[in-house]
Amino acid sequence: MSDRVVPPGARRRRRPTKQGVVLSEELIVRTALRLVSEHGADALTVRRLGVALGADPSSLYRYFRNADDLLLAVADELIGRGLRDWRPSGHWRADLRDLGLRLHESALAHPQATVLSACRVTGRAHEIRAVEAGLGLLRGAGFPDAEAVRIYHAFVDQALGFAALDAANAALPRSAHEAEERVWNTTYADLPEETHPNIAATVPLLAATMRASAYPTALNMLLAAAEARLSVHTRRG
Amino acid sequence: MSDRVVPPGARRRRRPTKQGVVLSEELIVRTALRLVSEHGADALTVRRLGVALGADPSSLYRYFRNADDLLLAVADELIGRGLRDWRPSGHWRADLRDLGLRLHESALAHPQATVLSACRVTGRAHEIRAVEAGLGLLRGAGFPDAEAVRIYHAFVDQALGFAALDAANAALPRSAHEAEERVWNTTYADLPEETHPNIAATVPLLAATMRASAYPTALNMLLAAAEARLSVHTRRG
DNA sequence: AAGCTTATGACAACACCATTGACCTGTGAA
DNA sequence: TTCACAGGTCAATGGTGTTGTCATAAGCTT
Repeated sequence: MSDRVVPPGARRRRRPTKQGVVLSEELIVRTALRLVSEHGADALTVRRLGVALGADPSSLYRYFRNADDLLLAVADELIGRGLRDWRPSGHWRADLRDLGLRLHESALAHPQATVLSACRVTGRAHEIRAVEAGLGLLRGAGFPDAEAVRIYHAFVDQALGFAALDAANAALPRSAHEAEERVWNTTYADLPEETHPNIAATVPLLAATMRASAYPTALNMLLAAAEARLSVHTRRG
Repeated sequence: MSDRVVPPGARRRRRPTKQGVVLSEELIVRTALRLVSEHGADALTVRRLGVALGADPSSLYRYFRNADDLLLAVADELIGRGLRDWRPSGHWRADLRDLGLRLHESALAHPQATVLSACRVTGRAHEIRAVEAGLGLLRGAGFPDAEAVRIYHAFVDQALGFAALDAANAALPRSAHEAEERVWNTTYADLPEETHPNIAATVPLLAATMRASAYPTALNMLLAAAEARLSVHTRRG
């Protein structure tokens, strides 16, 4: 039943639930975000969200077409939060770095939503703002259009890719994390030096490094490579 | 019941199912991969896999601890296929580039499976081989251990991140792709130069570039940055 | 060849999930 | 004051992963 959903503006009657809560799209999204960040990834189900709101689960279908629709609304809210107070300083490399880290960070704050939505091109306001800003930084720095576009593409997809990867990791249940820890501390740690010399030589470093996100490293390397290319262009032009 | 699973080597009695199929870890993984690539990511459920195999769903728990364990096996199989005929040539940068492109490509060959598994540390044979190979290339090139590990981490997560992103994109239904095309050709193309000068100036380039994967570009930039750092170390050492 | 053990497949049940058709009730405009 | 209907609720459906229990045939021993 898709016509159960009333468009946001057209809603008029604010009838409270049995438990006295007045529902709204905004309240539902906020509660969903709270649920995820307080009780982990698995907590976001229609039923639990209903309980958290003090409403019957099926009430949510008056506001969202289905669970995926709800998740997209949550994701959209996230993009907004990530961009909220980003302001360019005038140094393209630092600004691009800041932009990437912010997007990555706000995605990671709510992994469950990011996992399901990182790959979609929305064409919505926040996304457009990010594209314009990123391109502006690169063209302003002196990159020719074609190269600015290529580098921007690599930049933004790298940010999204790492966000998806790290978010998926953060969204795993505790048991999966413990299992992963065990894999590093036993499976990899026990490999003999004869057959796996490189792993054996670096296993403590490996276990420690792999725990955190590699995004800052990868981002710095991408920006370093970009700067190196830029100097070629500016010498030429 | 975790002791239902018999380790791969110790399996002796090959009793056929009611429908005459002789199960094996390998057959199950292959069937799962086929199921996913033929009918999409949602088709991979224990029950459907049972039907596809001609066995009771619960039989699978003799081979895998749970559904997640099975998924990890599928992921490792993908890594194995990507690695299958990779041979190092002795030039670390070219070899690492080749390794990255192969992993990315084999992941994209089964987008739905990649979406589900790209983010996981499997600790299985193929993954271990890839880690050993990648680390070996970097250490052999002259990077100090700590830096080799850091760069390897960035390298492999970049490959996985792009794989996840591009796979998610490839897995979208045709309608979603057409919608995306429309976003570039209308939403972005119609933005006025006054408010969005950078998008307006590059829209044809944008639309063309965004269609393909940015992974080769990003990979090249990462390797260029790595090489630049290496020259610092070798000058010092 | 017969018998025994036990690995392994099958069955049935459980708890949880998203979703929806039908019903009921209070809101808010007339 | 009325009363249409938006919106909350109930109950049911068919899906999911998972496990306790049982049955049986594979492959060892004799």
